[in-house]
Amino acid sequence: MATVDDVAKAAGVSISTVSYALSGKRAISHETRDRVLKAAAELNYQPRASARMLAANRSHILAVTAPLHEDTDHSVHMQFAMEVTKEAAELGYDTLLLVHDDAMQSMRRAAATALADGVVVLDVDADDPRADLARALDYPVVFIGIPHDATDLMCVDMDFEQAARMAVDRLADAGHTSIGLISHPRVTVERGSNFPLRFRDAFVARCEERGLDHAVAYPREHSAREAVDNLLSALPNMTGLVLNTSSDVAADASPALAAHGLSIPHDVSVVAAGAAYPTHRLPVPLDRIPLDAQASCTAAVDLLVAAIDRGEREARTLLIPPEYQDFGSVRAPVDSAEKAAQHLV
Amino acid sequence: MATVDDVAKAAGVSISTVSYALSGKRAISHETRDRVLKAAAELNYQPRASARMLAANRSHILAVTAPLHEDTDHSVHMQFAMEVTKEAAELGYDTLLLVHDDAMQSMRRAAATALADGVVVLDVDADDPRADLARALDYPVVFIGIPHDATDLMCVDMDFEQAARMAVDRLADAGHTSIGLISHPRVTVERGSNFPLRFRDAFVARCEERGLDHAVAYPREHSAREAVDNLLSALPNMTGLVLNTSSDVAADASPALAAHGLSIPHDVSVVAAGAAYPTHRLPVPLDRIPLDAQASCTAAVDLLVAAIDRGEREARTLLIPPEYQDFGSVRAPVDSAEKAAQHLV
DNA sequence: CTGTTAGCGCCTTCAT
DNA sequence: ATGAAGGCGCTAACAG
Repeated sequence: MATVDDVAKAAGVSISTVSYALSGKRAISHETRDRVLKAAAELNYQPRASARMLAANRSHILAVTAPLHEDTDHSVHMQFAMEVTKEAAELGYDTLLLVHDDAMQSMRRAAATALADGVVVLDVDADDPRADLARALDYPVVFIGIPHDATDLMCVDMDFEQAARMAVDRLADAGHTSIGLISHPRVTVERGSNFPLRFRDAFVARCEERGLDHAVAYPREHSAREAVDNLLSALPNMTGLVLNTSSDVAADASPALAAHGLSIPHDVSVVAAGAAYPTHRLPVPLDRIPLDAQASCTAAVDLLVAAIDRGEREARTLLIPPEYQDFGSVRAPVDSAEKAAQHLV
Repeated sequence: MATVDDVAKAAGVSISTVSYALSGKRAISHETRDRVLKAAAELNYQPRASARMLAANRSHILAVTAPLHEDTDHSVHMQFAMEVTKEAAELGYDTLLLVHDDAMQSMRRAAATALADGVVVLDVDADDPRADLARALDYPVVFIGIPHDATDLMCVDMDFEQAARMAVDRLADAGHTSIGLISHPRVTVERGSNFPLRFRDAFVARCEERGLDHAVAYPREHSAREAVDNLLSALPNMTGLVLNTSSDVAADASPALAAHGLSIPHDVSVVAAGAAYPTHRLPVPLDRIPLDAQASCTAAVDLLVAAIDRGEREARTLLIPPEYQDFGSVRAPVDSAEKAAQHLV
């Protein structure tokens, strides 16, 4: 374990020269700088993290709090945690996972002990207690997801409202007038998980704006069957279906419709919105408005690091605009096609 | 940000008394100890992590390296990362996620900078370069999974060989003589990912020991269709099926068999082995030999922390014994039942 | 049982 | 452009 002193001796300079040569925080002549770098490389010198933290009062560590509910979708969680870690690494930060039962406690501790320089909050509920904690802490925190009261907070998320409108509009523009939504499981929505609510409410609002028949169903047990049954009994003429749900339920939508003798896109047009999973390799590919973990996480970490490194702490909410991917699962409804044909005749 | 000095003054003692009162590393009279604790609580004192690390030469941080391949199953990954984090928290350690492209580099760095006190290695390949690195590092490392050459390493894993034998035996004992295995995708197996190989080879060996017809198929695109097709053309009389595969493929097994007019368990008996996901809530529940992330991770972290805290660094491989869960998907084959009936007559 | 003190290794201001 | 030196906050000998 080489230290600055070792490098200084080997290079024949003082330790401050070593420090500056490596950090580049002040001008050093090329000669000495090269000498220092060579010595450091030869000794395989790596500054001790703890000493650096203590002296610089900065840990170069970000904490990620991701509380785990029974209904948590691990694969989506992991995607976000990974993307945060990747972008953090890009900017010279390591990432600490805080997944204890007690998210508040561990977040408070990370701040109080200066273990982490900032916190990324995942899986945000509408009424998330971590929002108040963040306000109380005077410490850099960024939310991926938007709590109901986002005052004084830095938040980043996909624009789920816009995604919902986009999905509804796509179906409505194709001529559909009766549209169902398969949302997330009831427990998830009732817990107040923020984006299912935002999506659902925007879906309903848009349908009403455009005068469409609509209904919402909540899947159970990772299956779409019951949700499809419910939608079809509420909307016997349903020809449009929006999925804002998990991977397994989305994959089950086609079989569930088939059980009613309905096929995609012939009888029912489908859009998967806010989908963190691919939909183009399903037996029946589905149009998709992706939930781009990378976009959200990159923006969030950039914001957080700006707050840490440059003190840019102004509150703000950053909405990532959704994007529509066409895989052929939306068509004009058969009825209107027939009507159109009759018109022509 | 209160410091030891603040607490010492408030309690009217010296800083070492504060330190010892809080760490409990030497005897302190009840009176003074209470005084110190009260002062600390009032000032909301939390020792600065960096200072503690530097002085004690211990970070109380574990690193987790989890390289991410395209075929990585995120949800399983996350389960392991979580379980490691939980057990680490239990023992007073935080967990750093190392998911950069360059697993070697970041593992080396965590050790060289003393950022982490030890490393947990996930997603181990048979020929994993991190094995050599671990041997070279003289630093506590534990593998969850078993590389081909485990010399001088600490490894923990479920006993996949035993699980394979258990699955085969269950089917064979029920009277099945023609058994298929759906393994992991070909890329995963060819990369040398350790447990699919261990499972597959043990499956084949056991089938041969018991004189059973057998075949292995590798699923593609998260679907079981092609794999089932292949198995049935290799084994037209297949009545037993072992699944050592991902959640989505396992869920697709029943529909895929149905496409051939086969049902579970009437025509085909099925065992899902090494399954990190539940199988009893599938439309057709499946017998299961669970892959218990918690068991492996708890054992691994305990081992690692023993190595760090008590210097117990002897190499060893810990195999977690599998356990069979019966959900009714294994029955005697129809043929042999008929034959048995004829016998009786 | 308690206090004093010497580092842990690095960063950074001040001096040159 | 470089050196010298004072902390950062805590732990753990070493002394009583």
